[in-house]
Amino acid sequence: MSSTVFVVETPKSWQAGPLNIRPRTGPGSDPAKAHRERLTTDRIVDEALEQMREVGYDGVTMRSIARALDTGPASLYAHVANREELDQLVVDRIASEVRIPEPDPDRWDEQIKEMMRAALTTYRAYPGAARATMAIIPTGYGALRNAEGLMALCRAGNVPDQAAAWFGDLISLYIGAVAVEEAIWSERAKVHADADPERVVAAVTSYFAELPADEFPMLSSLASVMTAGVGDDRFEFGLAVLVAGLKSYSETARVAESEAGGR
Amino acid sequence: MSSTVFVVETPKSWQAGPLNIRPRTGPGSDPAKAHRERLTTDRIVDEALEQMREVGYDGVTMRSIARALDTGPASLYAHVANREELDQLVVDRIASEVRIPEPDPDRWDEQIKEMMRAALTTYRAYPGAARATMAIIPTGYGALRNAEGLMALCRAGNVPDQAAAWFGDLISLYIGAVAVEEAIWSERAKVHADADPERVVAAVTSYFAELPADEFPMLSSLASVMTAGVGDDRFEFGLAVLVAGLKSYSETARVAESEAGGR
DNA sequence: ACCTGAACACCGTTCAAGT
DNA sequence: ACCTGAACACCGTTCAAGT
Repeated sequence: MSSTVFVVETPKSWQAGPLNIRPRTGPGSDPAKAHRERLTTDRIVDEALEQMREVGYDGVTMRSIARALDTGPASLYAHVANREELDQLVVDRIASEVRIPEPDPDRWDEQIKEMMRAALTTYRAYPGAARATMAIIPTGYGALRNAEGLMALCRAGNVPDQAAAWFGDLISLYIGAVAVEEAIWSERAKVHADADPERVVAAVTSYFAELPADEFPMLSSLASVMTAGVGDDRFEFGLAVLVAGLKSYSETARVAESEAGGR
Repeated sequence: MSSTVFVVETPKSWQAGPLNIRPRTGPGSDPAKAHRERLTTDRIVDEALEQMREVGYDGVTMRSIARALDTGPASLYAHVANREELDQLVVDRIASEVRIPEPDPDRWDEQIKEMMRAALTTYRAYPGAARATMAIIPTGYGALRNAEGLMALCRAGNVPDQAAAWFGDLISLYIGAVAVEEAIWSERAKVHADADPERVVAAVTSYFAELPADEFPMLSSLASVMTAGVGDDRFEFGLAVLVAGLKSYSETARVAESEAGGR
């Protein structure tokens, strides 16, 4: 019966608003002297997010956050139950950044794409945060807000409620996965300093090209096709496929179709 | 120039074949006396996979694998470069389990779905292995084999090569994400012993139902719709959307469409 | 109520030394 | 070439004690 199963528990950061990264120094002009700012859940989430941007998911630890906040790791546990809850809060902060459009029946499909682009953009600003999505089930305020917004857009497009609900799940999984994949590449680029994106793509392309042609006839002959569109083209294709697939569930499409078939 | 950037390096387990989990005891009848079997990359991967099934991704460590193999953690590093490479090998073993159908132009779309169902089924057999996918870019033999097979199916469906290539990326991200999400639920079910799936769904449903109706009119009124289809219905919907979206790129569909429009 | 130091029970990885 | 013990530099989390 207890709702702790879902680790939702309406966190205090619900009212948090925009990402609002504050400067690291204390309130006074002498940061060494000024007694440290009081610890809050928000400050912990801010710091986690900031570090995920700088060093990726694996680089952020309870201890690294505590260090930056000039305290010990144990102190964090007064505001955050554990690492999993912190991941929840981080993901929810990112979800909260996505602007939710007023549904317009004439361009509901394009509005869905806009929401998705906005979500990916925010993830891109904080590589590393994406991995946090994969460690939790997003059920915080921001995630619910987005789900509500998406449902409303789908209804504007005459998509049946069940399809809309499942579509929300589908698309948020897709965006999370894309963000994680991009984060892996960007972390790898940091390690291998020689890896400017262009060179990497070229190298992967020739890796495909050199696969044994008898076993991999398509991959080897289509090497450049396989690695094309690392940037937005690939993602735009994904959006297009998903939204096109969703439209096949739209009631208006169904009606038009059955009319065409019926005569 | 060095291909180490991609951590592919044609692992010895290429020929590995089926999952082939062997019994834990040594070759002799007295496991304590029999000198330990020689360590191999395959045995390490087997053990990692087995543990991922039993205890999930986080429970599997270099040390836990070494312990089960009756040796110290340092010994593993003679056969596996690091944890990331091990994850690569684990994922690739799973990818290798997927049967690749002979393309049939009459049911290429259904064949794609069959491949995807098979992939998810294998992930489900090893919850935890899914999280490994999210830590790497799959480029091993098994993953390439699947990509090649998918490209062939797409060609049988007259899907342009570029669309096919991107679709392969899209669908493998989706399946990985679904598998990860399912693994999270199943791990959570293990911790909260009270959580048989039915109760959990009921609890989540009432969580949605009790959301403030003014802020979440759709989520609160559609609670049971939001949580419906936790099993295969949801996944089948995803497959249907993706394949329907893909078909809108098929040349034959395009021709039929332009013919209909052109007259 | 919030914060702290110190400790517990772990990690991945390296490295000199053995066979 | 393969394996080992011991060590290094970390983890998340707990807990009694302080304010």
